[in-house]
Amino acid sequence: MSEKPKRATIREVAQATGLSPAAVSYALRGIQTSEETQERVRAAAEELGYEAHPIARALASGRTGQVGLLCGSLEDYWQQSLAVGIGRALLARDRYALIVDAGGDPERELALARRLRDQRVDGLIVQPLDPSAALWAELAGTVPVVSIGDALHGGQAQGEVVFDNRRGVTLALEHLRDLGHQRVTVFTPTRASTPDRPADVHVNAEAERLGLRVDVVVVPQSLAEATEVATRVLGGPGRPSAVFCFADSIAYGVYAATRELGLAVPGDVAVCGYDNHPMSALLTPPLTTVDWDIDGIVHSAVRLVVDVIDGKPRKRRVVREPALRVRASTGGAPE
Amino acid sequence: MSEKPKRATIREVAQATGLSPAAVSYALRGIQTSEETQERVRAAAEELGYEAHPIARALASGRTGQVGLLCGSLEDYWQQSLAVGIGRALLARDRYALIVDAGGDPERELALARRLRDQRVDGLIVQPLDPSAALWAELAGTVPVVSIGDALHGGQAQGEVVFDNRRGVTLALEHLRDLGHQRVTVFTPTRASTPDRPADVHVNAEAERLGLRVDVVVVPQSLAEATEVATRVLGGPGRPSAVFCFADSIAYGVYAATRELGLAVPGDVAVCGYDNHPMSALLTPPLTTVDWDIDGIVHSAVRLVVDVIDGKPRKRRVVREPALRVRASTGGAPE
DNA sequence: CCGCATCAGTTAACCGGTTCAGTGAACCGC
DNA sequence: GCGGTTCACTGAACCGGTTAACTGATGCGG
Repeated sequence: MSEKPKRATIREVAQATGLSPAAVSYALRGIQTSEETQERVRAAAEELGYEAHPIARALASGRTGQVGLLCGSLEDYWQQSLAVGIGRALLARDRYALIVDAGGDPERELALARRLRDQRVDGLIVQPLDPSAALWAELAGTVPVVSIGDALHGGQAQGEVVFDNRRGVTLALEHLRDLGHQRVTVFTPTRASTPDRPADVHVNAEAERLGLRVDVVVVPQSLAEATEVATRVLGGPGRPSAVFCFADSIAYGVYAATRELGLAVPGDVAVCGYDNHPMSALLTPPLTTVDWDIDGIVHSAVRLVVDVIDGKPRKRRVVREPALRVRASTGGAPE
Repeated sequence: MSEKPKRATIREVAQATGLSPAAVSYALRGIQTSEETQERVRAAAEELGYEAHPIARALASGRTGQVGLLCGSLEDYWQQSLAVGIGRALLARDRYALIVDAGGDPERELALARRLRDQRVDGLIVQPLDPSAALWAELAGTVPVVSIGDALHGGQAQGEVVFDNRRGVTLALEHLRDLGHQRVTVFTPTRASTPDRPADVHVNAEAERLGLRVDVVVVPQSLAEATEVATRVLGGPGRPSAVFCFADSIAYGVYAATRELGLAVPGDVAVCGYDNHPMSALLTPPLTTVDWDIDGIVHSAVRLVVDVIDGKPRKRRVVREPALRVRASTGGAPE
C-alpha cells in the first residue's frame, strides 16, 4: 500500500525519445507529427508503461470524458435498463457515465443536475421530471444537454430523444376500449407538478375522445409502495375493469395486488403497462404493454450527446414511436 | 454555447479577501486558519459563486472522489439493484460511482479493472468473476479494493463483503430435499473457469451429502438466452422435478420456459432462486429464493471502501449470511 | 531563385487547485 | 526578558498534461 506506484509521466517519455513533452503529447494523439515519430513515441510509451493521466488531461484540455446521466427514478426497472444500456454504450465510446438518480423528486433532479455540471461532465443526458425548469436553459449554456422522454421547454437542449407519449397513451387506451372496457384507472408515477406534461394531459383528452371514464392515481415509484396503493384502489369499491400503468414497474405492483386480492388478470381486471421491460413478457400472464425500443433510445441518446461533444453537427431531434405489444394481461390475443 | 461560462477561481477569491490562494484553500477546508478568516472566505466564495474545480483538486490532491464499481454482469437484475444501491450510497457520501459491466466475461472484467485504475478512481468495488486472477494483487497495491461475493484469493483486498454461498446452497438444496425431490437441475451463470469457486464446488459436495442427484447447467446471463436453455432442458427427456437457479434472473427465464412448455410450478417442477430480487415475491407463483439482504451488502461495501480511502481503520471482512425465503414456487408454505 | 505555405517540432504559459517549507507575531512558562 | 511553541498565513513548487505562438527546414509554383 505505502509503496508509491509511481507511473511514468509524459516528460519521461519525452526524455526517452529525445523529444519535447509537447511533441509526445501530439504524437500520442496522432497529430502534428510524422508517422515515424509517432511510432517511436508509441514504442517508448509502451516500454515505460506510460498511459496519459486522465485527470491531468482533463484539467488541461477541459474535457473529462465523462457524461452525466440523470435518471428520473431508478426505482423503475425500465429506467435501470436504460441506464445500464447507456453506460455500456458510452463505455464503448471510451467515456464513463456518471449515473445519478433523482428518485422521482424534481427538486433533487435540479440539485443533481447542478452537481453534475460542477463535476465538469462533458455532457448531460437527462430524463426530465420537470421539463419546464429554468435551470435547463442555464445548464444548456454551459454543457451539452440531451433530453430523453419529454423535450425540455424552449428547445434549449442540444439534442432530444422525444417519446411520442401521446401516441403511446392513444395506443393503450384504444386497445382497452376495443376490448370493451369503459372505466379505466390510470396509475402514473409521481411527477413534477407541471400541468402541461403532454402525456398526462393527453390521458384525459384521449379518454374523452374514446368515451372512457378514467381515474388518474399517482403512485410512488417503489415496488412495495406501488403494490400498496394498487391494493387499496383495486380492493376498494367501484373497482375498474382495466388499469393502465404508466410504467411496467407499476404494473408489477398491480400484479402483486391482484394476487393478494384474489383477482384474476385479465378476467377480473385487465392490465396494460408502459415501457416493455424484458420481464414483462415473462410474467404470468404476459403483460400487454407499450414498447419503446430501448436499444434505439440508448443508441440515439448516446450518439447525440457524443456528437455534440465532439462538435459534429447532427440531427438534433429524434422522435421515437411506440408500438403496442398485445399479450394476455388484457385478454387480447396472447403474443 | 460559445459564450464561455468562466467561473471564479481560487485566486479571485484570494484577491477579493486579500489573502493568498493557499489561505483560501485552507480556509474552505476549515483547517489552519482562524474561524473569522474562514467565515470571511466563505462569504466571498458565496458572493463570487466560487466552487472548487473538482478536476484541479483531483490533480493536485491525488483523489478524484470517484469509486469504480465493477459488476460481474448487469444482465442480472439483482446486480442492477446492487449497482443502483451502491451508486446511491456513494453519492450520499459525496462520491461518484463509475459503474462498468463485465458482462460475465472474466477477461473483460480484468481489462475493465485496469481501465478503472488508469482512470484514477480512489477505490474499487468489485464482484469478482475470477477471484484468483493475479491482477487483483497488483491492483490492490495501487488502489483500495473491496470485494463483494467471493473473496479475492490471497486476501489482498483491503475489504471484503463475503457471501456465505456454501450456506446459501445448503439452504436451497436441503429445502428441496425436504420436499422430497431427488433429482435437481442447477442452473448457474457463466463464470470463470476456476474450479475452486466455493459455491460451485459446494453444490456437488452438498448434493452428495443430501443424497441428491444434481445436474449443473451453465446458462448465459441474458433473460432471452436463459429462457432458451431452460426450455431445452425442461422440455427434454428426464426432466428434473426441481431446479435451483443460482440467480433469480435465471429463475425468471425458467418461469417463462415452464409457461411455454405448459408445465405447472411447483406441480410439475419446483423452482428455487438465489438473491431475492424484489420482483421475485411478486411473481406467480412467488419465488422461493435465498435472500441476501441487499441493503446490508450495499452499506457494508460502501462503508468499507470509503473508510479505507479515508484512512480510517476498520474491520476488513464482513461475512453475510443468507436466509431462505420459502414461497409458493417450491410448494412450500406460501409466505 | 524568390516568396510563401506547410510541416515537424520546441518553448513556455496555462489549467486550478494543494501542500511543503518558511515567516512574523503572539503567547507561554520561568 | 528570553528561548521555544503555536498560530495564521504566504510564496512557490507541483500535480501532469495541453495548446498557442513561434522557429527552422522543406516543398512548391512561377
